[in-house]
Amino acid sequence: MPKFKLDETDHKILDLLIDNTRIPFTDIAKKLEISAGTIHVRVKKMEEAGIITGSSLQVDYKKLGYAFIAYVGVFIFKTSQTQFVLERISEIPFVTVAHVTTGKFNIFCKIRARDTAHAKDVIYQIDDIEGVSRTETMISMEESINDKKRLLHSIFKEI
Amino acid sequence: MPKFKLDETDHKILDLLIDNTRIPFTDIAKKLEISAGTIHVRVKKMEEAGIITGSSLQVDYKKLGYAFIAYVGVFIFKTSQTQFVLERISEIPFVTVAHVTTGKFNIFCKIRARDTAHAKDVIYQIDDIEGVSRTETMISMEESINDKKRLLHSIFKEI
DNA sequence: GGTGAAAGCACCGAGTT
DNA sequence: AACTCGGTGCTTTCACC
Repeated sequence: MPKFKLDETDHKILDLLIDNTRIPFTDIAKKLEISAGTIHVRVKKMEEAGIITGSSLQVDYKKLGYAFIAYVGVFIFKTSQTQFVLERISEIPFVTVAHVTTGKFNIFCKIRARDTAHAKDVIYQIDDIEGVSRTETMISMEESINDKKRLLHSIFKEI
Repeated sequence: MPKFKLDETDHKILDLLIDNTRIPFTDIAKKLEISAGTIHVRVKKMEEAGIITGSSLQVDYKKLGYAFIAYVGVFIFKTSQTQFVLERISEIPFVTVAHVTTGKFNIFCKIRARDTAHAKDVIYQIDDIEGVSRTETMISMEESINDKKRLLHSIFKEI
């Protein structure tokens, strides 16, 4: 893997864009005291290198009536069925992420739902998949940080 | 909580913006066959209503050398210490999310690291927090979907 | 790799229906 | 609510350093 080399200026650009993709390049240019054209070229390069893969809107799902978050650990009868089950789980609406994991569970996923009744429906769909022996649910009662900016800072301190 | 009412047009706008925040409003306008000014007004309203809370850049952390993802379940001696431990965990670099949960664990978090050695450092920092009795780590070996667009579609089908 | 200017667009508020 | 329109400001390219 040919690692793309980012310099201090790229770090600063990413830092400004990471939690506000709509900040004008002219504003970034003023802050970094370089020209807007340069910002444009550098961002484009980072996109081409695959460092920047896209942008996404942050939506408040609570406001849409979807305040419920849970993590579901999935046990599978035979590990050879893992891939099959992973694909089925990934197709279920309201499952937002799924991982094959080492440790307690074979598969581990996150769900977002309206309420407990709705979550139950989703979990039952997981339980119903062929090859799943049982599931274990952890309901999120409080979410703390979820800060991309901080992660990026930690990474930039190291590289 | 006064729920904000989104109509079909708002759905379509969010659908286009959710995975491309830099799409010009004029492009959205063309696709939906309404004026760009209207797109502008509607987006602003959704921002004011707190439905849209911001935007973020998607960065490929693998390309930056941070390919390791694990989930860590945390056991705490006394549940009264939960809040304290949650705050300490949230301060640790490379912990990306933390939840207070029901079920097996008291706290549940996600970490992003360079490799296993680096992850070990992070997990030891969690273990060292006063009040933590032990942790259980699940290493992600494969991540499947993580698709905001799909979640949004599922929600729009219901509301 | 950076600049600065110019052309082309997009944004966004005001006024209108 | 939605439209049009115009001033302002942003993006993007390019010749030049």
